[in-house]
Amino acid sequence: MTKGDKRKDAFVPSYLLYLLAASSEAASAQFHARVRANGLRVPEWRVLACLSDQDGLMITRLAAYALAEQSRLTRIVDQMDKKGLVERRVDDGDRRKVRVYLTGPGRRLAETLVKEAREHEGRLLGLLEDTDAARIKPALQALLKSLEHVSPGD
Amino acid sequence: MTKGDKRKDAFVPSYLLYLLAASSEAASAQFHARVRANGLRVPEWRVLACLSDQDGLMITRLAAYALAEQSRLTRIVDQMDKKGLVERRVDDGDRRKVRVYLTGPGRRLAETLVKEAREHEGRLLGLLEDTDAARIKPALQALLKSLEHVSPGD
DNA sequence: AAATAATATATGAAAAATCATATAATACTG
DNA sequence: CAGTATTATATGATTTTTCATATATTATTT
Repeated sequence: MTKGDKRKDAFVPSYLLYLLAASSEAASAQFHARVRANGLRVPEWRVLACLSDQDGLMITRLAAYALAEQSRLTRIVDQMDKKGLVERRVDDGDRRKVRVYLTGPGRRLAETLVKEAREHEGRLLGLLEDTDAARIKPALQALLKSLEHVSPGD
Repeated sequence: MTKGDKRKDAFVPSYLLYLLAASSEAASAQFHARVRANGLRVPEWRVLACLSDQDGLMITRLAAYALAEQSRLTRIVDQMDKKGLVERRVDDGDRRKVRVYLTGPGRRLAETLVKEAREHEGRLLGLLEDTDAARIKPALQALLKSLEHVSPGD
């Protein structure tokens, strides 16, 4: 038995859900350090990025877009509000809805970080062979899209 | 302006780190429900899967393999120990090391869930076009591999 | 071999996340 | 249009997670 031969049929290292979780974590590590260097936690950065795509989202949609559970997002918005990065405004047409808007400083920080994120993404893709670099985003988008329409109980 | 035109240049939906996190979450959702139906939390399932690949891993290596921080893994092992799924044994050669082993019931549950996981993975890949299904795992493995050798500060 | 450094795990305190549900506003229905 | 259901957000209580560091063991240095 040679050195690396302990497990001939390891399940985990080639399991799709492991590969997704592990590569998400590994690929994000350096950039998330930049996020924290800017005084933000990861969910806060996600909120900034989402609002820079579409300002004034309501809490529920922002939660879905930023991959956070609703009650958690409520508290994240609380903290970002206290930091002066976003502000809440009740929707005129439907007063149940709370819309979240970037403030000036919030928008500037979002722009800075989105720029850094794009650069970081470029470096990540640069690590891959051209063929993998070209395929990874379309493959993930296809996976996401096919899952949007899967019933939760399946 | 047509219906879907609100954001012409959205950043988030085509950002690699978003695609990784979102597809990891979406792809895992159904299977993680099965995990909970078996009385386990996700990190516990990961520990079972890792130990079924390689039994007797030390805490630190198990933490890295199962994508959990060390002090958290210590507590996860505590709970799994109480449930009778794993047991701790101090390493004979180096008494700092604590090795974690599957018990009989732990191994049986691991086998059941690994089987379910393989079937679920097959269904996920079946949702994709052949070309995406064939490329997604190699692309993720390439990404992971290229990140293993990146210095943390980069 | 004593002193120091390094490694492995555990633990306390604090922060964050989750779950169920409260509160409030709007939409439906008979 | 009163009553019921639905939708949106917030909150309290509990559980997880994290961070720093304590404790224990082994390795290294002089």
